[in-house]
Amino acid sequence: VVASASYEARVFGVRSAVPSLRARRLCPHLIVVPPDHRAYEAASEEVFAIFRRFTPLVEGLSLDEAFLDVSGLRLHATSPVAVGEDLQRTIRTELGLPASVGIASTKFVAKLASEAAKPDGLRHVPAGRVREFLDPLPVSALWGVGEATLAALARLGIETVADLAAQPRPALARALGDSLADHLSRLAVGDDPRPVRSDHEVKSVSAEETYPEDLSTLAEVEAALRGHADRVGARLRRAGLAARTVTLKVRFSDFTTITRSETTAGPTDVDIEIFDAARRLLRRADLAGRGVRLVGIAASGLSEAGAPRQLIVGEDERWHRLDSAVDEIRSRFGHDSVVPARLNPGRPPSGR
DNA sequence: TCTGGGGTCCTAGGACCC
DNA sequence: TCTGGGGTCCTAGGACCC
Repeated sequence: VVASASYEARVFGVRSAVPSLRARRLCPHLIVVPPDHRAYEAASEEVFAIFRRFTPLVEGLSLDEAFLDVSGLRLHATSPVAVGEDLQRTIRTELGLPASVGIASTKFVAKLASEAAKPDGLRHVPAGRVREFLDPLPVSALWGVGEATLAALARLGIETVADLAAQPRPALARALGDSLADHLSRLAVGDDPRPVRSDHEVKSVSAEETYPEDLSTLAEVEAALRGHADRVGARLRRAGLAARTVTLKVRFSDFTTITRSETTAGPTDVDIEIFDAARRLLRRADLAGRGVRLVGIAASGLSEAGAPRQLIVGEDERWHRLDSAVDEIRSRFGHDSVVPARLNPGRPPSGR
């Protein structure tokens, strides 16, 4: 599916999440470029480094978006707009990248302002003009209103943010539940008390893959899981984290998706332990001969790997040392320089 | 038109504890 | 034989975001 579309392609209806077949039908002369995540990450780091030159209060939202709390700069800068322009100019001259800037007194209005500023613009919504800015927007513009919520709101005849602001609370709560109703009716009038948080912690690490052909045997599924367990384990170790909970995700050919999870006393960052947990969960999942389109592994319940950990009976420290050695070899000779026996096509799939 | 991969947050039920 | 109230943790699923 399309991860991102240029403005030229968007004219044809090609945008994020559109399946590539459909995208080519919509725009036969479409130019498709495979993603290059390393390049994006490298660029992201440079942009974020510039952000932090402006303020330490940077809350990353994704690779290419962040909230900056610049209220502390008030004494030094002539205006919020001047800060935004300076930021935009710095990114352009130092990195050659365009950036859109939204300025407001709350996070979600700033986010919407930056949407309105795209591409490569700047939009300031002063505190006194927030309602004026929000009212005509479609409710789908609000952060947190997706397909399901949009449909529920449409049933109440709510289309714009102004409609939402005018809606009596009880009816909204019946349709959406107390929590979401409360949240959205606050946003509708520009009320968003959430501060910019720079202390973000990673909550989970996962790896999954959708296969072009359904996996049909247990051996195939296990081989896929071995690869995922390796990736999750390596990323945990790189981040210095260990996980207490392992979650298996299976999507069948009819797109139904199940998850099974297991929580243990001792956090782990060991590939083989993550793999063994996933295998136990797989046994519980009961594939019943159904074709498997996707499998994935997620690790959560994270803590610092150096933290005191419960010793498990039968635990073998050598696996941990093995993983560290493999990490080291791969960092020098590439990922494919060492593979688990069961992923080596030249060998029978009996090894671990 | 069949629908990626990496995440976060919420809900609801059940087990368990005091 | 019927059974409180408060709390935490775990599990499964789903909505949503980029």
